Amino acid sequence: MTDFNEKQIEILQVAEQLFAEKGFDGTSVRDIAKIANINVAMISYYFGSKEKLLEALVLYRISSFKLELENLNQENISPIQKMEKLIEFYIKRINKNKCIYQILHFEISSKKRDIDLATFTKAKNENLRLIENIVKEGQQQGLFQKNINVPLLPTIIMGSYLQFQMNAVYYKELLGLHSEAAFENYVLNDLTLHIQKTIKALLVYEN
Amino acid sequence: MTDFNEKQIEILQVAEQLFAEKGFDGTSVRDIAKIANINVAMISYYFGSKEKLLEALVLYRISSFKLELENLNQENISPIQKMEKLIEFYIKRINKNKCIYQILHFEISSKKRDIDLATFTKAKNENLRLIENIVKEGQQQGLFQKNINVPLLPTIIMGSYLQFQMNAVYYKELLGLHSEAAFENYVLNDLTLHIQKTIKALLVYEN
Amino acid sequence: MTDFNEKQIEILQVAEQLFAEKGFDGTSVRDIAKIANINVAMISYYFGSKEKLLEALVLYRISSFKLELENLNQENISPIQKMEKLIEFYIKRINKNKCIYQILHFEISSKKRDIDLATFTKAKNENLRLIENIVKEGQQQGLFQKNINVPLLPTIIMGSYLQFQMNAVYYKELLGLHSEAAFENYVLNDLTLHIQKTIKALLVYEN
Amino acid sequence: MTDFNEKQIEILQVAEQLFAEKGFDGTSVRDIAKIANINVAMISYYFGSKEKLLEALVLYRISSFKLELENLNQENISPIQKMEKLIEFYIKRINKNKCIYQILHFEISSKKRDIDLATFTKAKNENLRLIENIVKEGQQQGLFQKNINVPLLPTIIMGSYLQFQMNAVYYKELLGLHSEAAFENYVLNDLTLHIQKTIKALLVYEN
DNA sequence: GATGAATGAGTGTTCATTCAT
DNA sequence: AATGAATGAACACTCATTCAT
Repeated sequence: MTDFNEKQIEILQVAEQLFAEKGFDGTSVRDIAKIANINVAMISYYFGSKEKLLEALVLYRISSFKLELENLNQENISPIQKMEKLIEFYIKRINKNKCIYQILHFEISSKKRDIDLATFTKAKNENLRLIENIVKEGQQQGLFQKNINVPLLPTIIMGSYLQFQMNAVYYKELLGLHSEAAFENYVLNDLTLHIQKTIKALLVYEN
Repeated sequence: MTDFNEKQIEILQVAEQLFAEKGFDGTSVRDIAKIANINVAMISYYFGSKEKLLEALVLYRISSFKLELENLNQENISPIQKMEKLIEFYIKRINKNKCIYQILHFEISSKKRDIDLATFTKAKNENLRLIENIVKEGQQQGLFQKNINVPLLPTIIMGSYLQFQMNAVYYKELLGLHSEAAFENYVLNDLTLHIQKTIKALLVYEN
Repeated sequence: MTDFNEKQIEILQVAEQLFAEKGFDGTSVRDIAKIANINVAMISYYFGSKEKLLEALVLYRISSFKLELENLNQENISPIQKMEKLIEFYIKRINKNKCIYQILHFEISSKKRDIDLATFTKAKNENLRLIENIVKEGQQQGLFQKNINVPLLPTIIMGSYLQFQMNAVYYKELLGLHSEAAFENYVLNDLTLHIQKTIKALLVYEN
Repeated sequence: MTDFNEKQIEILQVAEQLFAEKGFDGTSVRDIAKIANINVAMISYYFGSKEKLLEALVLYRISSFKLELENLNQENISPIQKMEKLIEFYIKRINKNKCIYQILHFEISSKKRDIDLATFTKAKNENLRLIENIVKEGQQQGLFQKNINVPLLPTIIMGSYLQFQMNAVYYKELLGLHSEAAFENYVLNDLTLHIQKTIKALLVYEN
């Protein structure tokens, strides 16, 4: 299903970066072709159209979205530690694929684009169920509060991360993160820690 | 400075909606002209160019961004209540202006667009200072923890809200919010409450 | 007939300069209006249209084209001196009105423009007759050759002058005329002298 | 460098004629496309832009501007005959390329257009040197006067020719040249002869 | 008499896509 | 299988002009 040849993959990678940088409409197939060092016609030839290229890109990236955390529940650690691990893992993965997340973030919300996001939705649902299980376990152990709005937990994690990324310029200035590495480091440490603390507090604190 | 006539305001309103729906690049001046029921040339005539229309729109909306919460600090309520009020007020206002926030959210992150966002950044900074004051007060009263990453607090609030909005379709399905009113209601009640609880927990809970 | 009010004359003067600099098509009524510090609508209001503005300009300038050399023939000087005087006077006048000449030079040759050039043609014919008379006088006195192609005499004068003007940049470089004044000076002295010598030689020299 | 394909050449030819007829600004790419029977986009596709089309046209025509008169100096004829030959050859060539000359004539003088005219200037300079050599030879042989303003000699030739061409309508009427052929014939015979006589007289006649 | 507001037509250019090879 | 050539449609924008006031 997702068997792309070498050149197709190169196109997808270039497209991913450009779509993330300049948006779908802000990117022309010529831009992609030039950077990918291929003929303009190749995009239509390989993917059918620019829109289908986006769909292919989403498919290409989303297919690997399955959380490799299935065994998290079996691990012999506390629900709190599970949640910490999940958040860390989650942010790491989003961060590694931030381009496609950024694209999806916008093109999903765009009403006119009707990409088939079944896979993405499914991944989100699986993720949600994983969280749900951890929460339930914590509640059963009397560690977490009862009235937790579980569906909004991923919203906080994802939302905070994306908000930080989207305002990178602002935060770089504000927090004195003057290199790309410093920024990356802040995301994977401070921001991650902050989100972990936030979620933990929400789960544990009687409110 | 921001004295637009009736027709200019109509154009701005149409543009705001379309830019939010389909993005800046995804919206043509012809689209705007058609819906605003004006001649295409009017946009250049009134605003100079499409880009300047966006700038005018940002100016038009941002000029009213001053938090009317200046007196919040003087109120005789606990820091926790202050934070609750601030979050509620904040979300209400973002929600009322969600179109422009959505536009900014995207166009800010787009590297090529160089809108003058001094006003916006200033508003963000003022907002941050307001939060900072509340946190300090809470800390002095021994209510809040010491090690709070204040700059990331707005990130959680704004991020969670926007994440929810950007994935409206997903959440409507997930949470059974089948009307626009139900969704709106959920945002202003459940989501707001959830974010309030989250922030409070983070501030209060020893972690 | 050529009674223009103050504002109309200002418009005409601005238009003259811009048309000469950038051509008729290269000049927009907005350019003119901006420099003349008037409303755009004024041009249509006063002159009917941009084309009619050109016509008015031609009329305005051409009406004063009558050679004030009518009494040249009566002067008690040799035909050679008459010719010298005529050339000097001729170049001086063209040079003073070089803008309109440049415009006419181009717009006349342009096939689509159908300006009424009766006055201009008349002036050219009168000028030609004047030359013809001098030549005849010179021939009767045995000073000039018999086989002079009189209609081509103004061609040499006008052509040489205009060629020099149109290639001002090239000649400034070639002849080291680094200021506007130096160029002007060269035209009124060296170039004039050169054309005088040329015409005289042609008239006198047996060839 | 100047390797244009068949269609590009056709576009260049159409553009040349239209630019000469109606000026650069007076000609739209749609005019060109319509007559050349091609798509409007082809002009941008082939040449990049309308301005670059003009540049390409200049390049295309100018590259063949080298005078094939290099061996004129070696010929065993008098300087007078050399000058006659040069003028005849010169006018013939200008006349054959009158369109591009007409275009250059105007677009050069237009201050805003900054075409690279190095080649053209070089050709003019080479031409000037050729004339200079003939004049020197004539002076050494005692045939020509000493005080000849050589740089203004091409001005007379070129200027007279162009003045005649630009006022074709006037001269056709004046000289009774009622067909294109008659006009062409007049240029290549009478006008050429007249210019030859003029230059010769100027060179030889003590003045 | 004079003008700001407004407009339809036209500008050069870029777009994603198609097609013959 | 792959591509250079080509295209119609759309793009943002400027144009000269009109018209209500």
